[in-house]
Amino acid sequence: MPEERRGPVVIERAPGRPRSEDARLAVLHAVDDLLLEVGYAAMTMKGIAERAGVGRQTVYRWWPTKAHILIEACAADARGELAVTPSTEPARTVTDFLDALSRFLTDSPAGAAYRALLGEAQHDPAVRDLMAQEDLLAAPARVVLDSLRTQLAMVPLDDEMAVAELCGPLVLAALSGRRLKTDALAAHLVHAWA
Amino acid sequence: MPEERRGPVVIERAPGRPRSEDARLAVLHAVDDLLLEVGYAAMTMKGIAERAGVGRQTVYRWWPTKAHILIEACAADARGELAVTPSTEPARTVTDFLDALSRFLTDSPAGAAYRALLGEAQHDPAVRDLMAQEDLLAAPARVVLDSLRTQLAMVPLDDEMAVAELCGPLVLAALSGRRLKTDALAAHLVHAWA
Amino acid sequence: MPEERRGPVVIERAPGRPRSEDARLAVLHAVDDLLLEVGYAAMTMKGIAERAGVGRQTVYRWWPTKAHILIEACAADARGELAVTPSTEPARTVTDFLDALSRFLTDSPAGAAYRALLGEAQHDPAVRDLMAQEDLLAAPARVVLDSLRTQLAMVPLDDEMAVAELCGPLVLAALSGRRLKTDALAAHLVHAWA
Amino acid sequence: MPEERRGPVVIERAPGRPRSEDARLAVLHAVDDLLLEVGYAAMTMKGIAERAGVGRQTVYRWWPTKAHILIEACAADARGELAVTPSTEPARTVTDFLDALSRFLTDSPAGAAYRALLGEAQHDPAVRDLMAQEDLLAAPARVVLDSLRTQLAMVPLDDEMAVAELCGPLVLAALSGRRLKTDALAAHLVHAWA
DNA sequence: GCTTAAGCGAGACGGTACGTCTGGTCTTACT
DNA sequence: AGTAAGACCAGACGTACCGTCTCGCTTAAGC
Repeated sequence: MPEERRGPVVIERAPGRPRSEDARLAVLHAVDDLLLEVGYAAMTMKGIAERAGVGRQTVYRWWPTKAHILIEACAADARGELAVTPSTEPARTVTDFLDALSRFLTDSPAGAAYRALLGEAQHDPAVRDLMAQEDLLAAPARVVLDSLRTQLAMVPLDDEMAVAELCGPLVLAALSGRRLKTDALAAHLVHAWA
Repeated sequence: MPEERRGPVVIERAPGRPRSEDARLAVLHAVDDLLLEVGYAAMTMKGIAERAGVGRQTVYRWWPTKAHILIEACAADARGELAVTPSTEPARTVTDFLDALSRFLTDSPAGAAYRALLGEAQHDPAVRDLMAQEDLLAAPARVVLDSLRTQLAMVPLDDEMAVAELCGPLVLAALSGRRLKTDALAAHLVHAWA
Repeated sequence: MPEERRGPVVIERAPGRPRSEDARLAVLHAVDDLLLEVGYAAMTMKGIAERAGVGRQTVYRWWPTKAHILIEACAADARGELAVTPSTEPARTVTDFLDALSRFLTDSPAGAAYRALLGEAQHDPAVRDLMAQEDLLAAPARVVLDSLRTQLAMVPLDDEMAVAELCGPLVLAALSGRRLKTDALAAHLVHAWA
Repeated sequence: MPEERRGPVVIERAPGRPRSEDARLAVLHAVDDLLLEVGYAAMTMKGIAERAGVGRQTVYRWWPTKAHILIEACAADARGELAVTPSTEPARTVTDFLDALSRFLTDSPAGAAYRALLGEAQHDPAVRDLMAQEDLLAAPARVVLDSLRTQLAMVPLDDEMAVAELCGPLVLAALSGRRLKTDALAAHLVHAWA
């Protein structure tokens, strides 16, 4: 093949100065900070750039929207906070997950971002699509469900419905500024599905 | 003395020209229209005032925020769309309500406003309080629950939890741009609670 | 003629409640006060009405413009401050007048109002007409001129020109925020005219 | 070392995009036009920006006030219109200047702006300072005076007083909407000063 | 002594300019 | 070609004042 003339493994690389990973990280950290300090609504692209010590254009080069930055800044945190190790006791597995979910939604900065993004998604289709393809709740929820299915004789139940039943009540409560008792909720769910 | 005929009720009336109900209604209608035409995000106080043929100050005199106008513009619609007459069959009552809720959240303009407001509440405490005190979902949901309680031997269940379990799954699905099969969901709920 | 049936001198009087002189005076005093406290520019019709404890409409009923109120509020003061009693010494008469004029323009509240009105007249023809017909400087200046003419053999000199030569230098200086030595100026004028 | 070739003059240059001279000129031209079309009073910052096809912020970046724009827009015109070349005949020099001044004050757009600014200066100290430091009348007037002093044995006369005597009468007349016969005025002045 | 009519204080009305802010783009010099 | 900086146009923000209008009340004159 003529490829070998090129020499060994040439990394394809754009001409010009490469994008600065430093700038990208500075932005993500600035967003993290600002989310805590001023909240989602008061966060502006201008403010983010200034806080990060970065040009405004640079922010726009990497992310088209405030929402896109946030989703990237929070996805990792969210996955961490929602990961549960299945217990041998099905009800326990569910309770653990619901506890983690409740803390995430109510207390965690990442959860605050998630709630804000859920709101933003209601009037910005681009955010809605982004949230759908990066569904932060569904993935960890499915881990719980799979664990249950190996231990329980469960009623037929498609994943979408199950995720909604599992996460919906806590999400609605959190959005309304309330908390729920997770053990009672877990009991109901296991009872309904068994 | 004949004074006693008047009774103690003196209607207190502010001095000066009274507020114009016409102007108030014009704004509410303008908001209704704009919600359909341009959506929540693109709706501005300036645009509302212009569309209503009303001074900007007049809008601010009645409502402090876009959210406050919307909540007033939609509350009545919401109550109408979510009212269900309890059936003799408990599962049927639940399904009817879930159907209404699903249509409200997904198809109705009032529902779109509700979703937008839920988002707004996440970064504006004033809106959150307003939503909490005017809870559009809880009231109709409680009608369903009360009906169930007269027909079924239900597990102990506080209202807050019940409302969350009843509405939460559909709300989460709607916020994520999905729909659920309401009959399956109804079956699970009745099963869990009976 | 049948007119005599009406009887002698019938004061024509409009039906309804007569205008309140109290309100009128309250406005004039409010204007006086506000001119000192906040100055001409920061004085608004709304502020005047509130300060006078009077309805906004009442102000507009008596005067069409802020300028009209001011001219009425200051004309009397101005006439008083600019009145000079001719001396037997022509140069003295002129100096006395110029001193009064200088104090009026630079130190007196009425003078500040006059300067402001002179400015307003530049972009409001109504004010210009008002100022022309109520010329506050010309009348006292003419007293000085008439006195001079009886004592001196003066060059032919129409009043308009004389008033301009007499008052113009001080006015220009005052508008520019400067003062002039009035005795030197008086000497020049007497020299020029004799 | 070869550094000395560069010389010590380092042009200090702000970072970022430089201010656009195009925008600045567009504003000045818009102000010129608007002054003729709608006059000083009806000219608004908003209107200027729109007419210039320029952002509102850009206008505020260059000038803090409508008055500042106008003074810059008119200063050049004023200097041109008031420049006189001294004649060999002193009275002629004065008459020429007074003619130019009269035309400027009464007929020229720049003069209209000057009159408006003189008014504005009466209630805005910032404008007063600006007018004082950019005194449009004094500079050309001094040219006339200097010429006279070389040709005539003049009475002792400080510049401030001379400028006031020279320009004051015409200014007062113009502010009151009148004109004066400049030749008579010139005769008086020369007579007074010689 | 009732009616009529205008004036009164108060304050809401539709407009519109204010000066500030952010959004998203563009133009610099530097790396 | 990417970067920090910052100016660019556009337009919404909430406030202030404009001059007008609508309230309920008061004050006169005329019937």
